[in-house]
Amino acid sequence: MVTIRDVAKKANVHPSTVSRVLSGFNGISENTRDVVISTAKDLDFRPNAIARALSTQRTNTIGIVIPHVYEGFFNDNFFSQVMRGMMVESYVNDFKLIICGCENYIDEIKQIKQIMGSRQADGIIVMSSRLDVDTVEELINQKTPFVLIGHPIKQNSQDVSWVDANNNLATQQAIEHLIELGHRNIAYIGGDPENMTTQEREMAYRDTMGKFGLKINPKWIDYGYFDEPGGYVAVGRMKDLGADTPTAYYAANDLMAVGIMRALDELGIRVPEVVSVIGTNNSPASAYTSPPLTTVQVPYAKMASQAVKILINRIKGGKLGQDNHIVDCALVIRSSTAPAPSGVL
Amino acid sequence: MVTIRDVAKKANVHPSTVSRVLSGFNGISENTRDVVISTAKDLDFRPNAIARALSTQRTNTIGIVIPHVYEGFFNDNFFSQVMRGMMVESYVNDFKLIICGCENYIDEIKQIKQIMGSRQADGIIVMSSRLDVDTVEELINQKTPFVLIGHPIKQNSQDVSWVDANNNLATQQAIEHLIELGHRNIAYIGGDPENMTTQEREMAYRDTMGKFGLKINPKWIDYGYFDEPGGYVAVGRMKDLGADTPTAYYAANDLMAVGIMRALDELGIRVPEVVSVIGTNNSPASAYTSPPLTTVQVPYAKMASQAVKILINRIKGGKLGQDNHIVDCALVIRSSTAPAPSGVL
DNA sequence: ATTGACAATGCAACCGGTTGCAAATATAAT
DNA sequence: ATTATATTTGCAACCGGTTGCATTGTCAAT
Repeated sequence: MVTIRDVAKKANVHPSTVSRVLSGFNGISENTRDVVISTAKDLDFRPNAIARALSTQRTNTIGIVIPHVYEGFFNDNFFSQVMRGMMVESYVNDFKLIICGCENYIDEIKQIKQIMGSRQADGIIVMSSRLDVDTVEELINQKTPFVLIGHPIKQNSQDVSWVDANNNLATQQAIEHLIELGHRNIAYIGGDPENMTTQEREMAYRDTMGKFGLKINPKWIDYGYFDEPGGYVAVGRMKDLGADTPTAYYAANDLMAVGIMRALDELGIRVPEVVSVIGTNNSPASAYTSPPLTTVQVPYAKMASQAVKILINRIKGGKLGQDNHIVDCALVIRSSTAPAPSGVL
Repeated sequence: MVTIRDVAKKANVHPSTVSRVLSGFNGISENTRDVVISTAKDLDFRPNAIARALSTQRTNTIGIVIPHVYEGFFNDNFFSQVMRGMMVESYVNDFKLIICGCENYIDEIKQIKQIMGSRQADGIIVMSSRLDVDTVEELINQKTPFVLIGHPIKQNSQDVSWVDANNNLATQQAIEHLIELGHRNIAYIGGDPENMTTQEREMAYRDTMGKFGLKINPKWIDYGYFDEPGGYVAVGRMKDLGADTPTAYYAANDLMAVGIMRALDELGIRVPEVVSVIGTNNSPASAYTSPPLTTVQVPYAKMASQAVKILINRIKGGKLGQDNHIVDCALVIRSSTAPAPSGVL
């Protein structure tokens, strides 16, 4: 392996000079600069990023911890899109991503500590906002630069930067769309109940229903854990509520919406003529289900790239303090929603 | 930041002793070991992975380069599943993943060189086997430990380890399934024509058709670039071939199969009563399309984890030389395939 | 010719671990 | 008690860059 000293020797200069030339320091004569650059090229010198990192205390790397045990995590559009956003943005900033898995949300904290403690990353992006584990608190204590995709539980978290979807508005749009279509019995199928997003959307669902003076039957609320079977099962739980049987479902992701449609199909209940369904995430397949799914498009890739941007800024010592972004979602109306049937169910 | 020397000082031993204790060296008295461990714990000492890497020339990290510009790449199940497999396997081996993007397949080589040249990874997993770029040749020249997901173009590549799906058999199963159902006009919609898998499956398609004495109309072969619209468009190109109009389509991924079904639906052609469709990858949504898609399940997660296993073995200097694995795929028969209509189309 | 100011380069320490070898200490053998 | 051997620990160099400070060289001003 060719080192900076090899280059120095061949170019008849001191290693420090080589270092300065290659890191763009401008107090070097044009002559030596040229010599150094050409011999470096000759020798195919590639600076050792590890050595540099040790010396500068900067890795140009962003850490990510992924709960690899939740299979569903990989089935949802969320994962791919977040990965894409992070990758694109870190690429243009010449950062790398370092990724490791974790077995649960406690382990996630352990892994974050491990990555940051061992200085393998300059900062971290955390993509699981949960109620049961206070990752944020831990991160603040670690004095680690970090950005959330999602937002902290405690509203008073100073100095925490995050990027989140406007779940409130998104949910409101979805529910209002259903209400405008004449639906009154609207069910909400969340993901994991400990998940912030699940909670937030549930809240917005309650608010919107309330705003229109619609009473919610508690049985209309269920949690499908972001999985197709979760949606399927939920329908079974609320299909026999008589006059209170839902005529519309709003699901926290498309996979669950698909599960809901499958269950309805098996019951011989037509979508959207009899029951309407709205999903979330605008996953690639959602346009091609039968019927094509009305869904809420959440710009995860954009959110992720924004988060990376903020994080890099923090790492580079740019703008500190809070830097929060709420991005809007868009209701994509397809054919799984239609006016509520006028007669009794 | 607490270093090994801090621990050493507090424990009244030499830094090297601390190092030995913490890296599990067993020539240390039980007494000192206990002291060192407890003071390390007291000080919340976390070894600096960068320093260790510099010293040992081992990062315990695997590199991956992902063509982040191809949006479709993130829409297919392939990406998520490969990521999952790599993550799980590297987790259990206490390896991390370092990921960077690239803008095309030339850039991919550049990025690989960059990661390896700068010693940020001990080895690399390459997941794009292509005809237009000889990544393998480059990697061999770099003397970088690597494993392919896919397989090298040149059959004579010695010492190259890889894991691939049995595309041959998979295709054969799919085509034979269609033939058994009475189909004779079977179309093949590949992905990117420069993609190895596309080529290989095309070959197997031709072979299988030949084996059954079926002549192929050249118009039955098209490339949909793994995207839904690609499948959609392909149908348009072969829908008016008279007696040669396909009664069955075999697509190299599910997204294209969905596109095919959408096109057929728009043409008022019923699936599977009139035309059968087979996809590939058994993506999460494929079970829930309408009709549910018959597809070929390719165990990408398993392949990826196998690849990681082999790579780590190589890195650790275990088994060298070739280490190739071909994993079988399974035809998942759902409802998008049915006997060919007996009459004329 | 001398001094001052500034540009260009070298020197050496440092980042935080690891490891071959030597030294010190403990244990066993004679 | 003495020597041989094994065990435990310390020493110092090393991994490959970076960077504050010192030194040398250059040129202008006095």
